[in-house]
Amino acid sequence: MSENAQATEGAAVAVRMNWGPLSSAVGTNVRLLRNELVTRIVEAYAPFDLRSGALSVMVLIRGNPGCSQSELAREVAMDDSAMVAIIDELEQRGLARRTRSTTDRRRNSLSLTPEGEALMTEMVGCGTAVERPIRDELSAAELETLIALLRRAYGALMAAPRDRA
Amino acid sequence: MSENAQATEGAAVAVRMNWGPLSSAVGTNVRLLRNELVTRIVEAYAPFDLRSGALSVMVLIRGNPGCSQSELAREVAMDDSAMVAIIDELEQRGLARRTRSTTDRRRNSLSLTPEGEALMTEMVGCGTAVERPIRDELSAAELETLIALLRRAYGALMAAPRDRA
DNA sequence: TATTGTTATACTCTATAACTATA
DNA sequence: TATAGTTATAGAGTATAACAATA
Repeated sequence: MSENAQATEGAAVAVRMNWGPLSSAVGTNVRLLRNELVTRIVEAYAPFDLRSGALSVMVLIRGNPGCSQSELAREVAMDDSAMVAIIDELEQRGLARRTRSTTDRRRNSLSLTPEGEALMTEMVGCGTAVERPIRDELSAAELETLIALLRRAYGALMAAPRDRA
Repeated sequence: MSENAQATEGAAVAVRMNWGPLSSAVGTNVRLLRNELVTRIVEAYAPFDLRSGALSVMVLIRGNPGCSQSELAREVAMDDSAMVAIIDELEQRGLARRTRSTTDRRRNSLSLTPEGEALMTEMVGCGTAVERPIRDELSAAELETLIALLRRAYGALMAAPRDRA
């Protein structure tokens, strides 16, 4: 069940280097995992030909009907100006719509088209497939624990003031 | 100890949006936490005026004496060409040295200078301070669990083949 | 006066290709 | 033939500033 499972698939994964004092840092371990995930996610989403944040945005529009571009930008921690390009793309592809809000005419009230909903569902499936090895490795309880701890860590960070000088 | 701690520090953190099917995805939660961590890390490291990967590289050189640039690049998942700029900077700042390997004259055998070791230690301290809110929120056992689960998830991903077509 | 959306711009990161010197 | 290091270059992502419309 163990015996060098890495070597079975082409180039053996090199033995990890020594990360010294960073080996038990949250940031290091989160970053390594995130980097490997995005590499695979980018690969999995390549056929859809959408830029990186597009799926998150579609999911958020779907889950928060009528939300604005600023709200989306805040949630995914990107600039308003960067969000414009993503919404442009989604709109041009017929996946989302901008509707002027009647109560606040500055806002674009965003929604998904049926095509957008369908594509979103398909892409979410691809994303889940990428995480498959993780879900195979961890028990259901462990996976739940991991998610819960990640959320608490994130919450703790967000609740803490950002300056320290 | 609770009672709306967010509101104390300027702009209250908005209520999180609904992430729908992505709310329990590993990738989403890892990404949100990682993004907030890097924002704060970049801020904390700004006074040192080194590019983003420099600390990781210093720590790895320190923990793996005589390692090569390629080995470092593989470990942090960046291109060899990108590593050149980092090592250039560290060398010009007197924080690291390149020494031609005698056994394989293609390799640069890397090492930290005493100045590099000192700066590394100082920066590691700053990085730890950034994670402080997390370590305050989680018990020692929970922190240990989080790190262990992140490592297992990463290991599972690395052991899995990357193509799937 | 502040906020939403927008454009333009610059800057950083990353990715690719080509080259050299070694192996 | 393959690998380590290097350079140059192009692309994507991100950040900043300015602006118009609206609150």
